[in-house]
Amino acid sequence: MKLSLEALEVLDAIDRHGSFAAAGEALFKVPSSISYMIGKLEEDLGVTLFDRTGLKAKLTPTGQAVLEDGRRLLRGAIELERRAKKIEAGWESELRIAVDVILPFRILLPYITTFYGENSQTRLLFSHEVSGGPWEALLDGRADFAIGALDHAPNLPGFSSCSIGQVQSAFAVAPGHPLADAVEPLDRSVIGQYRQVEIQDTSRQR
Amino acid sequence: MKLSLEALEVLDAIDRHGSFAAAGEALFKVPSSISYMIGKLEEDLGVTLFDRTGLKAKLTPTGQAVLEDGRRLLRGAIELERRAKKIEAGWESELRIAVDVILPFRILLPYITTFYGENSQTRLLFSHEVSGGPWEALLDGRADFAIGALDHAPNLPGFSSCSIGQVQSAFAVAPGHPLADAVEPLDRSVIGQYRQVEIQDTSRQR
DNA sequence: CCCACTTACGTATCGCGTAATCATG
DNA sequence: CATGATTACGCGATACGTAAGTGGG
Repeated sequence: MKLSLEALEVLDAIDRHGSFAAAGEALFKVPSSISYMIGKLEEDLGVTLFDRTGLKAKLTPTGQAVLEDGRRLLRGAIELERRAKKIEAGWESELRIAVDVILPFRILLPYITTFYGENSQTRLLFSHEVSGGPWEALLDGRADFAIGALDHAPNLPGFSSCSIGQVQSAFAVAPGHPLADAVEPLDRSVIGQYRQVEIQDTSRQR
Repeated sequence: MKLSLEALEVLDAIDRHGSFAAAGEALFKVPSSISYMIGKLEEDLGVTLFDRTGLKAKLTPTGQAVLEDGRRLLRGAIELERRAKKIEAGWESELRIAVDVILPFRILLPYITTFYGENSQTRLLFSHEVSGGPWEALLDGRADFAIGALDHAPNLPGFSSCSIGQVQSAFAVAPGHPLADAVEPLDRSVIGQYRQVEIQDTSRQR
């Protein structure tokens, strides 16, 4: 294994703070140390991560990909630590629940009240997700539990799901939109010919 | 980040070879080095990974969990390296395809022949999966492509899917089985009262 | 009493800091 | 010339090897 999590943390910090120098400051390291780590990482992987022409170093496409994969690895590493301590302690000290924004959150309030009434040991942490978010949260280990995950459940080992109801959606376009005159029922391929915008929670990509 | 991939590799080797000593031999390390690494890992994580009472050290439940999560991380790390080099080179040198065993493989043979006829650069690597395997393979990054993934697709960013057909299944029990006399249609909860055995490809767990 | 793990200790490597150098805008 | 990255070099922590110690079956 020629890859270290520390190097990936450095890479992450560089991207987040915009420069080697700023990353060094954030990590309480001197610039040369950052330069050294990245140089070693590039050597180990046998690829070029930064384009050094210019005042600030800029990520290459390869660097971008390594950064993204690396962040996933780092999240997994943090998750491992968390689970290890959890098992050692023998109980869940917190339960992380991913909720699809399609569900009005107030629906959950009475259940939350009941839960805390019966169990004050475990803290509930809610995250709000859209689209594939709930499943992604489960699979990434960011959540222990999901409510309102749309689509059928992938039959993955370690997960189970059940239906809690149906959601009605209305497909709407402006009167002037070409689809307003299209023959119904609308096929997915027909809709796909026009621009679609998906609202995503951007908190995870800053 | 108090966690190193090297330590996880050591842990993996110990489990695979059965002892600290054997793992050391496999990694070309002396036993004390192995002992040191594990001790440091336990200290870093703040947990106990091995039960030292007895001749050979035995994994604790926590150790077992760290091992499993760690193997996932290691696979991710290898995956990162692979993708980095791939992007650097600028092309896919191989395409890894996960195929559900429910599909007779010979169905794919003509397509494979056609593919190689048009493209001799890219090598096809097939893995055979069952149940949730194809999706797991995609999500773990072990496969670039899946054929015959059952269940509806989780709506995950970065993946898309389409239906290629339907599979008919017949639910069958022995004449003497209690379910043979149950009133139909059988509900999932009724079936769940009896023992079920799922055939899994065990190659990944040795 | 053998085998497996641990501990003690010396050593070499590696990561980091200091400081000087280079490059860019 | 100011800002940011690299290089040279020395120091110290850390991982590993040698060898002795501990303990279970």
